[in-house]
Amino acid sequence: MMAGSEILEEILPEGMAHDHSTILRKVRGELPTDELLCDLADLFKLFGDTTRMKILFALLESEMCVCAIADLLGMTQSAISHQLRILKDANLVGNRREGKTIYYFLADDHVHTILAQGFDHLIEEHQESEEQQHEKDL
Amino acid sequence: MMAGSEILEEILPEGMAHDHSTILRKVRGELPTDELLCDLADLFKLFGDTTRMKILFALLESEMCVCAIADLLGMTQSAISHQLRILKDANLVGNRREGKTIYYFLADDHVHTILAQGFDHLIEEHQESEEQQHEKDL
DNA sequence: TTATCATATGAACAGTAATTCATATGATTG
DNA sequence: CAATCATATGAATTACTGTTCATATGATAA
Repeated sequence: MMAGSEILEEILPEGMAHDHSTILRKVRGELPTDELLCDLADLFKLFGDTTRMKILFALLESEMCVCAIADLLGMTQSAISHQLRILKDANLVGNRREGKTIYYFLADDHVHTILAQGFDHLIEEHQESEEQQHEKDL
Repeated sequence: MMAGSEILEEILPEGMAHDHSTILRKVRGELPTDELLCDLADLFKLFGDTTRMKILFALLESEMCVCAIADLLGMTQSAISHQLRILKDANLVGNRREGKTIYYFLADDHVHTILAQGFDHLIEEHQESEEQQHEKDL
C-alpha cells in the first residue's frame, strides 16, 4: 500500500501529486478546439455589456435608427454607433439606409433565443433564492 | 408642407431632428428594467472569457479538481482558482471536498443549454459564410 | 454649392478584468 | 506537532474595453 503510492509518485510527472491522467484523457478527447472555444467566448462577450444588451432588447421590439437608440438609452450617438459597429461586425445586427438615417435591426433569431435562455436562467435562479429565503422563514 | 415641418421642429425637443417619439414610446414600454438587463449582461459576461469557457466545457464532461483543470488548460492553479471562484459566486458551478482535493462541477442544466445555444449560432453562421463562399465560386 | 442632419471613426482616457506572485488556509500523513 | 499537498486569496501588473471628444463622411435640402 505504501510501497504502491511510492511507485505511483515515481511514475507521475514531477510537480503533480495525485493522479488525474484518466479524467484528463477523457476530457481532452471531448473538448472542442481552442479556436471554437475562443469564438464562443467572443460571441458571449458581445452579450456581456449592458449597453449592447439594451440595444439588442430594443431591436427585439422594432428596428431603430441610431439617434433613437441613443435617445432611448440616454447616451451619446457616438457611443451607440461604436457599439452598433461591434454588433454588426459580429453579424448580430444588420442595417439599411433610408435617406440620411440608418436603421438597425436584429440579424437573426438566434439573438432572441440566446437572450431568452439567459433570461430563463436568471428567473430560475431568482426563484431558487426566494425558495431558500422561504426555508429560512419557517 | 414646408410650414408643417417648421411646426414639427418647434414641437420637437431641441437637438433632436427627426421624430422617433412613436417608436420610443413603444420600445420604452416593452424594455425590461435596467437591473434585469444588467444582471443578464453580467451572466453572459461569465461566458465571455476563454478560460472560463474552457473550464465550463471541461466540467460538462466530468467533475474535476482544481489542479486537473489547471493541468488540462496548461495554466496556473492560482489563475484557475480565481476563475472558479467567479463561476461559483455566480452559481454556475458548485464544489465538494474529498480529503485535500476539491472537486468542481456544473451547478445546473442551464449552463449546458446556454452553451449549446451559442454553439448553434456559431455553426449556422459558419454554414452561412460557407454558402456565401460557394456562391462566389459559381 | 453650401449648410445641415444622421452617422461613422480615430485617438485619448478611464475603468475593468485576467494573470502572476507571494502567501495563507485547511486537511492529511508521518 | 511538523511537513506536505491541494486550494484560496490579496496585491500588483498588464491588457483590454467602453466612453468621450473632435472630426470625417455621406446624404439631403435650400
